[in-house]
Amino acid sequence: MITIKEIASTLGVSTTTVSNVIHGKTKEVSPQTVEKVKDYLREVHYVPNINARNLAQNRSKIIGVVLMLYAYNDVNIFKDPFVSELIGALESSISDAGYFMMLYISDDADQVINYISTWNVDGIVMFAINDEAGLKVSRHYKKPIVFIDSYVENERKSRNTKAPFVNIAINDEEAVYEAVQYLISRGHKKIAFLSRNMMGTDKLRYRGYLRAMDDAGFKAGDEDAIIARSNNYDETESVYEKLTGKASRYTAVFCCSDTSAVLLINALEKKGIHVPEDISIIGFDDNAAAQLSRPALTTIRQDINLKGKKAVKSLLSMINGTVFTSQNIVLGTKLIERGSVRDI
Amino acid sequence: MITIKEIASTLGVSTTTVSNVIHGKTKEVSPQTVEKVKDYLREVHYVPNINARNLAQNRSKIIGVVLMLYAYNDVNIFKDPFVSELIGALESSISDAGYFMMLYISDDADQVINYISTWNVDGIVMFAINDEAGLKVSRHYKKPIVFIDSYVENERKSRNTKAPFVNIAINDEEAVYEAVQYLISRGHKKIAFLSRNMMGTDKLRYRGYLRAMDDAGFKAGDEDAIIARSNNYDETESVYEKLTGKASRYTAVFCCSDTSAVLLINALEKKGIHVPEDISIIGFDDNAAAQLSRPALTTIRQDINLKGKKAVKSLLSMINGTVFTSQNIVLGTKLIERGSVRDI
DNA sequence: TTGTACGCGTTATCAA
DNA sequence: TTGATAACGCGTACAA
Repeated sequence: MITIKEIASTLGVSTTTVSNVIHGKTKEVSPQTVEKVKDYLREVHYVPNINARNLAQNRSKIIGVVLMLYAYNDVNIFKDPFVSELIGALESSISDAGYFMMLYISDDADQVINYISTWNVDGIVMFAINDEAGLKVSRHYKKPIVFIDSYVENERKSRNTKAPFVNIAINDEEAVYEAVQYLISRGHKKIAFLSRNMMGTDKLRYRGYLRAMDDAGFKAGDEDAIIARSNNYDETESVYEKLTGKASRYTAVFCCSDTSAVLLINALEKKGIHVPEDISIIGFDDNAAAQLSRPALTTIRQDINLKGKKAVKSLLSMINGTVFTSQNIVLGTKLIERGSVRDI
Repeated sequence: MITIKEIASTLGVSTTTVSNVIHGKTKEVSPQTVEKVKDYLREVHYVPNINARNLAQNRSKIIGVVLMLYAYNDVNIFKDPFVSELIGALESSISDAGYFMMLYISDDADQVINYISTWNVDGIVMFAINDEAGLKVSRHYKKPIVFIDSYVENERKSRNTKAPFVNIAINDEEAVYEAVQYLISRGHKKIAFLSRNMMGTDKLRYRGYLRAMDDAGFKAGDEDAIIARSNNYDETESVYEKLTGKASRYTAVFCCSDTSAVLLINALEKKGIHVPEDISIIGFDDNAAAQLSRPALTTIRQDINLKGKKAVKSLLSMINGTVFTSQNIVLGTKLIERGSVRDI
């Protein structure tokens, strides 16, 4: 790797001059030297050493994308289409802005804090399902943070946090409220709620479900109604098989993700229970599987790409000094009617 | 951020001593000082500045994961389950080894070379569908490279390359040969080949298809037989719709991915053409969609997780100085019989 | 056993 | 308009 110092000496100028040319501070340098240096830089394919630059400027040009997931143990989380698509959106926004994306996955707040400070990361995007962990990180990090789908309560945030932050989310509770209302309007009364756990977004969505059922005067399933407690994609099939028994006591099931909806449909079909003839299903996300499922899924669409783009945009404006009072950005959702719900 | 220098001065020792303790070179330090320093390090939560460390040691602890994809323009490549799962496998192997993963996506070899040298990345894993681009990078990079599914021909590689490298792949040609033979053994004679393009693995797979058809004395589709030329996941549906016409002239279709198989099945079903009654379909990968598809997909299973793990393992042993003569590692595949193929 | 001093590549300050 | 020179934080050869 060729260095500024080498260039300076072979060109008979100082490192300062070379550096100035590199950074376009050309009004402080004579046109001839500018040309001379520029030509030579191109000739030798000069590439700055970013470590040295970061050291001198006390920054990193790295945006850390941190995934802190509940019970992340040996599961390939990228099998989750939601996570994958989000990462993809983040990557493109980050590199478009001239930053670099470093991915870090851990469910241990201390490890995350460690990572952040070693690399002197300029900002982080955190996808943290566990509020406590997210809070702990934000207490120890003085630079900008964007949370995605992390429902740390507002007061606690502002009280305990050193850094500016924003939280990007969708109107989870309201979206589910409307979805359940939709089912009710179609004549359903016995409606189940299917989630993978009761943390983060799922908790909020459960509230929406509860409220809709309450408002209609129907009996809601309790927190243990239908939960597919499995983070292992390889054993999901058996998990869902067991759920079919519970599910068939209802006329409709709201599912917290399209993935779980499709898994449930498949398990049901294997037992001869047909969707939507015997039971109606509604999903969440509107990912590729929703369109390809048979029947095609009626589901709630959220714009994952937008989520990622907004996250990076907010982060960058914080990095660039636009002061933020900590805020929540709430994105909309939309019910997409397809073929998995029928009137009864 | 607290520095070694500060620690040294408040403790009344030299930076060397602190550094030695940090690196466990304790036999050169008295037990008391070791304890004193260790305690203090813990107390102040010392975290090394990795930029400074890298600068001093001329390394980075970064493994670059580089995605160079044919016609990558504004497409969220993470929607491809193959890519996502691979990234996930790479991430966990990399962080297990104490390295950090930096993701870089570009189809421009010069940009990639630039990226690699600015960050002084210790090694790269390249998923490059375009041979030329991969070659160009390897010519300019003197550190270890692992290619995944990049079928740069061997001779050219060893002649033009400065760095040690390994290529990790599966027996694409053979796998498809067997799959087509399987279709033939089930009575099929008019068999089509469906791919997204004719680059990289698809090219090899096409060879396997051709050979199997030739050996059986059947007429193969030409290179333009059935190709779903679309990298945009949002317009795929219409692309596949157009393909149904071609496809229905065959009794079986070999598809280069489960994703394309499922898309095709859906498009066919919409036109009232049933799988496997009217036409048999065979996929590739055995991802989640294969099991959930109806009918469940008969497909060729490859172990993506293993691919990722082997890639990182090879890379690390190169980084750690185990000298490699450039080599190919070929992983096996397995035909999984499900319900999308019938006898005729 | 401990400490001094220099180098890593870059940027920034200040003087010439 | 240009150029020394210090500083960033760490590792290490060498000296004490």
